Amino acid sequence: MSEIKKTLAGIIRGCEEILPKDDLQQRLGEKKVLRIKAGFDPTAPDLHLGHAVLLNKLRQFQDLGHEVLFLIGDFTAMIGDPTGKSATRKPLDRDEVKRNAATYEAQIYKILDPAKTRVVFNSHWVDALSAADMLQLTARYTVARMLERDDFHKRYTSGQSIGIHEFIYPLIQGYDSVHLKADVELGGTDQKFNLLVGRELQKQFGQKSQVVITMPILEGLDGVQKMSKSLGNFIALTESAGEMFGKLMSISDDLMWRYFELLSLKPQDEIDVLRQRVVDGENPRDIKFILADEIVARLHSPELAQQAQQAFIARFRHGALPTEIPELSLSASGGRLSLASVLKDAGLVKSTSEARRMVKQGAVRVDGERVDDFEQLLSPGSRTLLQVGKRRFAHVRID
RNA sequence: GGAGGAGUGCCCGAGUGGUUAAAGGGGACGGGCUGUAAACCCGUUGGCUAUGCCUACGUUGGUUCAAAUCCAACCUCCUCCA
Repeated sequence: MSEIKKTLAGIIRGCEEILPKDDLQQRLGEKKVLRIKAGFDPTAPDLHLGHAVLLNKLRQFQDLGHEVLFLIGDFTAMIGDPTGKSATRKPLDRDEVKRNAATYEAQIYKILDPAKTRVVFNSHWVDALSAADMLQLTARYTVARMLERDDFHKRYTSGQSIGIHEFIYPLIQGYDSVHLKADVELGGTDQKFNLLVGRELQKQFGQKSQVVITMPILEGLDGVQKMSKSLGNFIALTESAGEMFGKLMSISDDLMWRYFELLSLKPQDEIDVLRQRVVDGENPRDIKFILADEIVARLHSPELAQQAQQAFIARFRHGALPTEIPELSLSASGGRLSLASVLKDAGLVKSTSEARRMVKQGAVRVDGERVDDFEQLLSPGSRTLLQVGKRRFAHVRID
């Protein structure tokens, strides 16, 4: 296998689609630094493992010597992106966008090589467009072609609303590629349409069309829906090693293979070996340790990954308490406090009603003992270990 | 601008005057079983100073002993016509 073929194979691994593949091969063969673009909406402060799929691929390009243009869609984020039937999402203001963008920069270097990364904001050039420029841009595309996009089509035919600005969105994203003269643009499969608009616009502006690479969408911890902040099924890049490890261990065995495929940097044949070990009867849990260890090691450090694994085993196999239990003190100004209100004030439950329910369901332990009376009083001066369910712990001292 | 339809809890969705804190499903959470996996079984799923009180069915106001249900205005969305 020639050098270039080998390089190409490495790039292809884990990708959903590369359009057109020949073009990519040719550009990789030109021995010049390619401009690899990927855009992110700073709509939330945290990046998660779903983003890591894309970042890993970008990193791969960097390791081949290419330059990554990490585009923060601060302009597009402010347009807002009303999805489905839910009420119009409130557009983010500039400050919020700026704050989120700043946290992105801190997070992406857990994976990307700073020396080969250029962070750019699309407001820099989109703000400069006049109304006339914008009109010209919109004239380059038709409503019918917009409705080719699957989600637009679905919403249109099922009678859900589509804002005009949502049509502008792909156009701006495509224009970004024109402005940056991107050679390659990466995105999730859901971005395919937008990425192709970039190709089209570049052609119209007399440029060579970018190669489009789509990456599979990573399922969240539930294994069904895509990983996203709003669904709460995510692992953030900034999470502690312990939490990250635990969350990875909680995914289903089926999902584990998906995570191996999309998040692990192990070569495919190594993953196949792991699969075979499970087929041969090894406990999938132990294979999951390998996955969790690799990811935590990369995002934190090998040492922390080892510690996380030890803590995990101690805790769940030997029933030890978690290593970090929040410590807090409450004041009982009027004397003693009822268990229900302490649980609420300690943040272990959202309301006293929930506290009562939890106690009724046998979820609450005080100093390790299951309790069934939510009105029981806790006396001042005592330091009590409270537990709700398997995961929520707190040491509470009442003054 | 005209005609018609719709807005219910985290989501979907039933409910057209009173046993409705609102069926059913999904999700989530808790318990059991486990490997903090899946599957499965059981339960919970508005709040509170708690056997009672308060708040909730787009918004506001009205009819009524009683409204998610009836009336009026308004807001939002959708469809068709222009």
